Amino acid sequence: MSTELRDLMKTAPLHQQIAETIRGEIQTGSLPTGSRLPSEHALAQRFGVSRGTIRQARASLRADGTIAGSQGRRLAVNRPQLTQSLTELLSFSAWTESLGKTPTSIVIESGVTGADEECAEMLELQTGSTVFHVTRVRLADNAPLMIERTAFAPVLIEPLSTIDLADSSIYAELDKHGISVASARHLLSAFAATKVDARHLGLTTGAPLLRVQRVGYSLHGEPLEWSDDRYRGDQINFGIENSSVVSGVVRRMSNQEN
Amino acid sequence: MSTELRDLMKTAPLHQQIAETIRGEIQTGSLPTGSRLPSEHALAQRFGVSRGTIRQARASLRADGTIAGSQGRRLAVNRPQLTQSLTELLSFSAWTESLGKTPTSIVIESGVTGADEECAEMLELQTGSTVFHVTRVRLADNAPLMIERTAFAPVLIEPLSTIDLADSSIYAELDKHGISVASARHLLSAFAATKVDARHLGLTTGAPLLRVQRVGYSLHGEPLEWSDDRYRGDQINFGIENSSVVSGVVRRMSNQEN
DNA sequence: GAGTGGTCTAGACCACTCG
DNA sequence: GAGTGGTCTAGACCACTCG
Repeated sequence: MSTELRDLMKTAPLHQQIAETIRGEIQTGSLPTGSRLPSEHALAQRFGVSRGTIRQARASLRADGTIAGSQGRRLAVNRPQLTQSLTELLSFSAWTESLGKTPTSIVIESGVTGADEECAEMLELQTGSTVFHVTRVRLADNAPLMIERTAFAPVLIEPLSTIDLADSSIYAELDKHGISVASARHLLSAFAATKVDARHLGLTTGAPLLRVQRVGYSLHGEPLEWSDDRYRGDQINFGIENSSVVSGVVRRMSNQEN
Repeated sequence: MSTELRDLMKTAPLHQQIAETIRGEIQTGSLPTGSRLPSEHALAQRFGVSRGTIRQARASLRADGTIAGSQGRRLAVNRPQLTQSLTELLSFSAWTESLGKTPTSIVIESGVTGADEECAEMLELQTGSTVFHVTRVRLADNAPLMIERTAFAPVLIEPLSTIDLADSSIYAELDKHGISVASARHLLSAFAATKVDARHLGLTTGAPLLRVQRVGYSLHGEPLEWSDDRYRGDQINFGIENSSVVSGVVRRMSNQEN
């Protein structure tokens, strides 16, 4: 029944605590990469729980790629993964801070405008609908890394009007209003810097930029924001980790034919 | 006990069949985006299985982001996702074919060479170890899309020597030898075309390319291949889908400082 | 053939949501 | 307070792996 464990940390469910414990053992090296995990039976005895609970814990470790295996064989510990929370991926501020650098912004332009065709399609609005538009240069330790052009859905105009766009994380501020981006779609491509891009990023026109176009959605699937972010190609890259189990990435051809 | 279902397709486990059935209903629109799924109890009755089996089916639908929800509320159907299997992501041939186009290759160079420092590190070898190197231009319907420089681990030299590199999918061929890439790491960046890149892709020097550096690993975590793929920036982009649950993507800064 | 993970059941209790 | 999903148990059978 594992009363000891249950008493220690009452909040989290058992299977989650067990998953965390195993994750910890992998991180400290007691379970090195390539080694095999104890059997489900052994783990069930060790933690004093049923096999079902162990399987739940292992499901979460499999889902994030920490372990892998197949029927009849003991599960193996994988290489450590490089993953980042969605918040860090979306928020330049959160990401920069997680690297120990100071994020700043220069607001080039902001205000309410009518949505152009592309923006309207992405935000699932009528062309010309009122959106809140912001163009910012984002810097880490005062070095310009990215230029960001974002349009926010009409429902966000009200809360956004009270935010200081220059130095705060928009996501952190929206969070306080109970609004958060639960999922997103990103489109990565290579792009030649325009004159404007180049000037703001300290590059020459035509320099290669990594372009990330993205739509952020609420928990209910409503589009909240549409953004065109252009990163200095010489400074930023994106890492993607896939296993044959989990794969959320797609290579696509641009639609300039047929 | 659901003998009908079990008899219909004996191979796949019940929970997988149920997940597929629900996926189908979402795709055909009987369960539209935003609608709520029937309760676990109702589904258990409908399919004649226990609640545990339904929960297994739903776990797989949650894992790939098809549905989402929280305790006490009925689960909601998400927007359709764009995902691609790892095979399609790795294999230019498989991907091109899935788009109804004909993949071809022009082999620029191939043969056994010594691994340079970067290659050796990626494949976890000693610098100078013998690897099999291939440089190919990849075309879809005769249009050049990508130039690919791949180094294969020593264990693959033997099987690769029998393959016709010009027109076959290396992955499909290796599969026949029982070798497959089970997971991979990708690094995406923007890159200015070199003179060589430009000539082979029909671009001007300095044109923006989408560069994908990747390492492919076997099921046991051994590196099998290291590749530097450069896509025409005007033709190819990568789509990434994330939810706050699953996220395998990371933004990184290049390591040209401290 | 022993061990192991994959599947499935039937039932219990709890926390949360909703009207 | 009824409905719903989250957690957990105890036990069963099966397919696969390994020596």
